[in-house]
Amino acid sequence: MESSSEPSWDFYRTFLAVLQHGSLSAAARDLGLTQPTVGRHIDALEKAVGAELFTRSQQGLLPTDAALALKPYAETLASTAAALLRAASGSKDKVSGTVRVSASEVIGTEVLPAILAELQAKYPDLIIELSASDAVEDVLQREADIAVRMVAPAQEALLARHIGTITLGLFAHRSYIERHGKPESLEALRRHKLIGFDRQTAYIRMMQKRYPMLDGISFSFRSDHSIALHNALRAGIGIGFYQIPLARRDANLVRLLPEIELSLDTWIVMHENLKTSPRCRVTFDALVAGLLDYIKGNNAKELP
Amino acid sequence: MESSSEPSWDFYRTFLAVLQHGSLSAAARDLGLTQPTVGRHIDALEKAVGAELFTRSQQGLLPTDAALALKPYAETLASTAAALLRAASGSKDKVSGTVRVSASEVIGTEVLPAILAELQAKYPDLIIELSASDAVEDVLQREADIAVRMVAPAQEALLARHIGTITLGLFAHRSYIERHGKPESLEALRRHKLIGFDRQTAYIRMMQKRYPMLDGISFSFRSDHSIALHNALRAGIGIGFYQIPLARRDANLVRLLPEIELSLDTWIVMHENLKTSPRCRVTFDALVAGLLDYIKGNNAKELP
DNA sequence: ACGATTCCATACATTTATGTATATCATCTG
DNA sequence: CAGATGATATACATAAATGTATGGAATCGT
Repeated sequence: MESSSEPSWDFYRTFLAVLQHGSLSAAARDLGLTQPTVGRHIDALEKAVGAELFTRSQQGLLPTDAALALKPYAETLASTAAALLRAASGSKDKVSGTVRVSASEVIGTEVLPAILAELQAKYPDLIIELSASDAVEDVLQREADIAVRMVAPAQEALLARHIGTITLGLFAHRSYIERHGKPESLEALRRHKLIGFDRQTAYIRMMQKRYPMLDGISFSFRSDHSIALHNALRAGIGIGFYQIPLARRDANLVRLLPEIELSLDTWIVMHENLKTSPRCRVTFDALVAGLLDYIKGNNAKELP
Repeated sequence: MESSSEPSWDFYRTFLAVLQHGSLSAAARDLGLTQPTVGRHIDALEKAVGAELFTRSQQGLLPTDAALALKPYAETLASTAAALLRAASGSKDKVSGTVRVSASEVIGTEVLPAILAELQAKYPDLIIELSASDAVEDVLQREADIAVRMVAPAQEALLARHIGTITLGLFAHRSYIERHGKPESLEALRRHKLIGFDRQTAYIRMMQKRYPMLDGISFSFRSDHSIALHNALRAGIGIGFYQIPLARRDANLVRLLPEIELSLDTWIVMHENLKTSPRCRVTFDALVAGLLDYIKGNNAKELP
């Protein structure tokens, strides 16, 4: 009797899986269902909304415009459902359950593990999900419970804590300096191997704004993957921006042209509703303390 | 095989219905299911999240703290699912389908019907859902597609259009003046029958800020229902604030103490993603035009 | 060119979820 | 205090959704 009334919400989940995986079969595998079931869900949903969602073809389905228009809604449903389960996973006043933390690749891979490991040791029942990605996950939409952000949060209903400013400078590995020498001026940079971002990111925009004379500079190594850039720099491939607190950990990294610096304003953001949840509260506090330490350079602790 | 994996999303819908209606039976009626089914959904969800959600008692269930913590998530799911259906209801380039408009009680009942009726006449396939309530519905969370707001929208991802300022003045019905005379000063107001809000609303806060001498004034007629206040004023019960553009429609309403006025900044807000949707686009535009007219006083048209 | 793989569609069997009917208890009402 | 009402829980029958097995058609790789 669903026909005239609202369709099953499970259809939305199936719909999203098909959209994400591009085929009924792949979606079925992901969902733990079978391909005929997934096909039936899509059929039923198409009938319910009165529009064709996919043009059936072998080797995969092609989403229609209607389907693409519905995708963001289905994604919100999925992230909300996931957040609900996370919220349910913790008991009322014990620190337990899952908390999902989102941060940039660099912070997430280089800085947070040490902080979160310590937290995990203190609360063994706490399960931490770390999403290290430069794609922003939305805290309002509950894609993450807590996020480390480099932009000031403009939205309401968010609990935000300003940590301070992470400063970036130009660095190179000692081995690079030995081979190519130190650039002593901004102009001299043009004759060096530079490591930079592939896409137009916040870094690049900020750099062009503050140092317009560098506009049109050419990078000899690019990647849209921050860690790849870091590793390239540490391997002596060239000169690039590096977080100063992070550089303190590696004595082989040499600061160049110290008059050049970029700063990243750092915030920790959490949905207001979560402030009563113990597991989110302690994680939030641990992140605040840990990142403050990191910025101030008191970050002796590293991962073994 | 749902047991170890994610629970059915339908359980969330059932869960929310039980929360809202307070009993399995009432929820079942609302959902078009039966009471045993609803009970089984709750059982299954409790097992899935590993927490008791309701303390079973005859004459109704009592939600546990865990259930209350999950409620906002379930509500988001419900409004998102509803928004998805609305988005699906319109074809790609025809103006059809459902659009949900939210506005304050006064605007929603006195001003919008005329505007929306005209729009409806122009696009017969457009179905308009009007929520007239002073409780703010969240446009970001898709509780409404378009909202008329009296506060500047701070959030990102919103398409906002500033309409202008609606001015409120003190008014009374002619019959009241004939019986009680005109107050000629602010002080004289204290000897009159005043009509005002029950709760601490934006109006009251604004009034106390601009006219502190009125602090502690006592109302002889209060209600938290704006329309009841309007009707009371029009019935000659007393003096109260009334939107000036609205008062132009009723020759029997007399402006008092014209030096006193409050202003409401008015915005029309829509989620950015909806700007490509024809039905939302035309509704947005019609609201903008209609409310601009209203503010400027060119609102000759009224409902028959 | 040909087998392997992957895809969707369909027919049939089975499991699962739902509805019906009924029992039991509490509360409200006259 | 008795009867009506409305609540949950359980047993059983039924309807519905899912899984299994299979066929046909396209693509990929050797």
